[in-house]
Amino acid sequence: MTSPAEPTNLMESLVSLAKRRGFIYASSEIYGGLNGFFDYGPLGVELKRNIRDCWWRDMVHRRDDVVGIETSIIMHPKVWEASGHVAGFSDPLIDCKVSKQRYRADQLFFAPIVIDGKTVGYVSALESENTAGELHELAEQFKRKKAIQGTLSKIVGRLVWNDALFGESHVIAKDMTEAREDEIALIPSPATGEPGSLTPPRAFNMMFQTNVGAMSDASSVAYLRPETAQGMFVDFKNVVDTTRVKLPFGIAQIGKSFRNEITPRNFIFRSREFEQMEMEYFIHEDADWAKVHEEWIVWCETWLKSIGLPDSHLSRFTHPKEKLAFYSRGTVDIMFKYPFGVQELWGIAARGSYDLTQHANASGKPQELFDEASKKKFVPHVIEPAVGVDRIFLAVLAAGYAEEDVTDEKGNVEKRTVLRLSPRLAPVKVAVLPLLKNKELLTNRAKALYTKLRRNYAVQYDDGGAIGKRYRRQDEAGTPWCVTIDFDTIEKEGDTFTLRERDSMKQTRITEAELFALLAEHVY
RNA sequence: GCGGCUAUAGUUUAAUGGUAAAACCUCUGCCUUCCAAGCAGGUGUCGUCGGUUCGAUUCCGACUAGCCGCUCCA
Repeated sequence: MTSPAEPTNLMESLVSLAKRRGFIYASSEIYGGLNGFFDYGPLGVELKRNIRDCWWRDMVHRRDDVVGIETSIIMHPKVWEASGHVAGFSDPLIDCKVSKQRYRADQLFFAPIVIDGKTVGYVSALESENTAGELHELAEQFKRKKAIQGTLSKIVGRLVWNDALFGESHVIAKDMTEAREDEIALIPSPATGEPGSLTPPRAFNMMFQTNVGAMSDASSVAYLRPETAQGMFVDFKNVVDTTRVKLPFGIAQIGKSFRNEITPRNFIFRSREFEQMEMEYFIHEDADWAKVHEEWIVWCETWLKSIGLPDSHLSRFTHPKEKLAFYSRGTVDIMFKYPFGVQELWGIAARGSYDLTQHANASGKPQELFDEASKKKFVPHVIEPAVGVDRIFLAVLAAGYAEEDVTDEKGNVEKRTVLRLSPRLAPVKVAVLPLLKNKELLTNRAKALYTKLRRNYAVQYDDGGAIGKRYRRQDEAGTPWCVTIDFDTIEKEGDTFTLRERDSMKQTRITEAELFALLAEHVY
């Protein structure tokens, strides 16, 4: 009998297992490692490849309406200007030197305290539903505390600002990206209420820069792509002109992307070099985008379950309208319950025609299709499911990892570590084990089966140590089945093997033909 | 990047101002008729660089990396 036991610290166990069994190593480990970069070991590279292959087969091969491409990692710098990444893909940050708090400059608001037309100080507050109101309240407190006589100018938000309405007796709340250097010294930290502890905002563009060509001057600056999506937009016309795609259709790509994250965290969850699987699904400008959006969300959820992620760990997060980028019509994230919390796994965004329009404007090349029905040109709209391979990898490990108490016939309880990976993803599909190492009849038959199986599947042959130990070794690698060549195989009729199933540890007898049928059914 | 904690074998952990120990893993051989058996062997620059000291894995500093917060959203 088996009973699940919750590992005391799942993340530590995962990192340890990943290292021990050769799934994931720290990059450049012998030099002390490099923050935010990882290497995939022999088992890891198989698992990762299987994730990619499953996605590619289901997304591209098994659909009529999606084609694949692979675009370069370094693209023309103007791509990133048009996409908004050069200007917008940065987070200006401000530190409070006293409280050690860190704020995003665009979320921290300030306003001068103006009494009878004279600035006597500043107030600050974090962005909220009523930022201007809070600031005004703070300004009034300041006035009372300092016992200053006079008329306090009302502090209002930029959106309600209108000269005709308010005139000069009001001041506008601004965010810290607009603060002058002399103002920053006078603005109090929201943590302490005292001025003088805030640092100027420091821009932090998350794109890695490099130079193309021999000269490294300003004209040669290029970027490592922070997402693969722009490749699909930039090649949109090429794909339309050279293939027979018809709306609605998608362009898919799997590839590495790079972001100079401020804080890589949680193992491979947020790293600086990562792999994305993105698909841009182009639809008519008049199409029911919300319906297509929902269809893709369901497709993604179904796919995640098909590779073995449990329903119980998946959820949806709909981005609130007011937090969306201005071009976005709606974004839904499929969330996964990681050991460190519920985090985004797959973002499905409805991006309108923003990207194609941006590139049409920046390049001067129209990115339009012709509508036969209305005889009009239009820019297609797009639905974008974007997911990280490494995040799926981690989700699959976290969901599949289990430590069980196994009781043997004598009543002894032992711990068994098992990775319940879907047969679709398992790095090794079958392990072929001769019951004993020193009996040639067994090893010869085992080797023959191994040679036959490995033509089609990733298989391992193992004759080291006792049979039970080999079973457990395969459990940790996530191998769904072991076949053991035993004395019944060579002495009894029928040429049958023992099939040992990973999750239940049950054993049945199976013929070679049945084994291949089993694999064909589950490994697809 | 800022603050707190941390760094000893592949993994998990000991001990120590006088050049390190155990278990597991791994490898070799023997043995082994189904769930980490046994026996005999093999495998180690105490994260890096400096400083204090006769002597540093141990004390100090810097760096690097990890964990936790701020931040982030593939």
